[in-house]
Amino acid sequence: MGASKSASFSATQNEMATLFKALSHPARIAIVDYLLAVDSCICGDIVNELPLAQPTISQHLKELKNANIIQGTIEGTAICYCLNPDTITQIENYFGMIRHQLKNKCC
Amino acid sequence: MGASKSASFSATQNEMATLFKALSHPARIAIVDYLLAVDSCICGDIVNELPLAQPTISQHLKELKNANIIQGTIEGTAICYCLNPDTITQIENYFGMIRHQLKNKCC
DNA sequence: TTTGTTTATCGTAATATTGCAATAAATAAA
DNA sequence: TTTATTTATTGCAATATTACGATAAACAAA
Repeated sequence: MGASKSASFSATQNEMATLFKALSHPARIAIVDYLLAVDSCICGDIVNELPLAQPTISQHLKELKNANIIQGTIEGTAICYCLNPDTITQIENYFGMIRHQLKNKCC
Repeated sequence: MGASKSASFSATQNEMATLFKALSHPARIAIVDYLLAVDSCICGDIVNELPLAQPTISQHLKELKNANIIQGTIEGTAICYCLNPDTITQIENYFGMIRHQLKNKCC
């Protein structure tokens, strides 16, 4: 084998795993950090900011976009990327659920 | 290439990516869900619960343990696993930081 | 010691991810 | 139209992940 048996798990479990996978690479965390640090929205400045080639950045942006962690708005020839607050809220809620269920259940 | 250039990113960025990578597989999300659902702490019951072989579960538990998302306590011949509240808090704080910085910065 | 129970490790095959050069696609400006 | 500028896609090599059978390790109980 080798592929993950995603069909064996619930839709929610697969959905959360997909969100976390999108955040599971330091370059993609760095992109999130950068989008937070800069006031205005960004496009290819990320290429200048991170030590990765343009196709690699484009690929990481695509993964973040597919997971709905970021959004891209076309502005002329450039594309303006920013975080998607709804997805951030969704992940926050997941940990809120964990926190709520976690009361004195530790060993 | 192929390997991730983790040396190019900050310690915090690598640390968060490692945490999310541990949660990036539906089987590991299912393990977290199961640990939350069961009152008492668990060991090999997870093998009976999930549709994966024992070595595969053991490997997933190892990854969750390496990321400090779960803890294992030896109880006789079995090992009792449970979530690590400190790590849950660490991830919650990360999203709290994002939420705090996200004020009207979207495009 | 021998037996059974529980968990970890090894080895290996299948698949997925990462990174980038080359190139294409899209569009603004000249 | 031609030329820049910006982003996406293709193709490929290097590496990592996933899954499991076989087996080992640890230890309680007989």
